[in-house]
Amino acid sequence: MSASVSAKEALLGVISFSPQSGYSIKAEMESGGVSYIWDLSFGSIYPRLKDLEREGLITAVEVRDEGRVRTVYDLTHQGWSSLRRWLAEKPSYPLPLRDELLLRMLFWGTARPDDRQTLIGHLRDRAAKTRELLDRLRTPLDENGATDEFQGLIEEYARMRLKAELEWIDKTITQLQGAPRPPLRDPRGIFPKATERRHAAARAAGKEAGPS
Amino acid sequence: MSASVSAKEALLGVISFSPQSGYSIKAEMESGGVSYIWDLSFGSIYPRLKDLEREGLITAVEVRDEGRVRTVYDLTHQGWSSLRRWLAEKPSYPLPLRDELLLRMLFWGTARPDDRQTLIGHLRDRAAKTRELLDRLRTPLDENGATDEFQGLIEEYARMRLKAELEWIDKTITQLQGAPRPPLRDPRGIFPKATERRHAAARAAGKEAGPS
DNA sequence: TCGCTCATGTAATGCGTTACATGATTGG
DNA sequence: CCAATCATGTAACGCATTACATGAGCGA
Repeated sequence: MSASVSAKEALLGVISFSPQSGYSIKAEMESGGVSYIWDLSFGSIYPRLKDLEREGLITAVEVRDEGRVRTVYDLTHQGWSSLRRWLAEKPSYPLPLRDELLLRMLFWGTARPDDRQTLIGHLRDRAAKTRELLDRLRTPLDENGATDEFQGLIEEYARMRLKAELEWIDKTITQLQGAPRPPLRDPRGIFPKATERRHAAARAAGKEAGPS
Repeated sequence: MSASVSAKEALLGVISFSPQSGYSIKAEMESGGVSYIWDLSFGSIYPRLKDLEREGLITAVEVRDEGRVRTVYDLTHQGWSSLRRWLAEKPSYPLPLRDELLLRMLFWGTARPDDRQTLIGHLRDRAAKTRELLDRLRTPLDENGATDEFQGLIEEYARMRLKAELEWIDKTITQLQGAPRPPLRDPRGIFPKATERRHAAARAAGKEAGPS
């Protein structure tokens, strides 16, 4: 139902800010406002730009700028309408928490029940990186960076999200430093069973290896 | 540096909860606790399970359960250790806001400056889906669902995130219903320039088409 | 018996990353 | 002059999705 994003839309969008080369698009993806929301590697940027040019959505101009030569792309009329149409399309709902740390945490109780320290380490690393991002958000690297009303709202969202995450991490670490707590709900006893299954698998493997 | 997730880890994790078939794994991915964090289609589940079996990380047992035949997988000792090792690996930091709605919003000012209503529609749709999720989180579909300490912490995180998102959407819609605001920062005047570029492209295209 | 859910699978396809290759320019 | 940055590109590869195919039980 709802449409997804291919690299092309992101490229059109970034170029809509100002005419740009593939190289500078990559820079924006790494440190500009887009960097919080999307990313692309050179391996997709350059071929996709060629595609967009062939499709007539952007035009290329070779620019000799202080010795250096860059290929600067700008939107054509078709490019602008294409971007406009895409913006109107219903965005697809994202996996709300797609996150490797949370995925690991989800399985922690079955596979690493007693090792709470490693998880605390993961959480601390996460908090450090998140704090970095928050700082960057407060004092953007790029003093030429522009922010319109919409981007301002997004920045507000980002600040809120990141701060909330830090608070949650704090509370979580505090709890993890305390004593392990029993399951909140376990009608079928799967958690004790998991422990048992793990032990059984270990015994079976030990037996198979045979007594040395 | 930090390792990423392939389907295999997620599969090992889900099986760690209890021995399962490919079909029931898919069900968990769609409505269980994992559904907030990860997803997989049949197209990856079945082939990956075969791989894991060949690698000796899981074992398959044909189960005749009330007429129906299912292939139930469980972790081997090697599967458990493999899962254990993966949990210890440092998770990679995710794009903090990877989100199609936010990506569109980022470009709104350059390409759809005056159409605030469509964006409000996007935001309302988002809020509706998010409210659904929040409800599901409060009253899980699966009455047999189990929640251990770690999963409880994740649920807390999810609740916090979703509630915060709803609040932000409310505030944002309110602001968008008001008058447009000028850019917060625009040292190089890129936003007025973008409007001008868009108009110029339209004029050029009109001219090219020729006067009718 | 007809359609739905359960259940498993495969082939084509899409899409993006990684790794590699190349070369000009600039600053120390 | 040498290393880093600017700048553009391509080929191989990984990995997951989509679409398709198949078949057995179940409930009306």
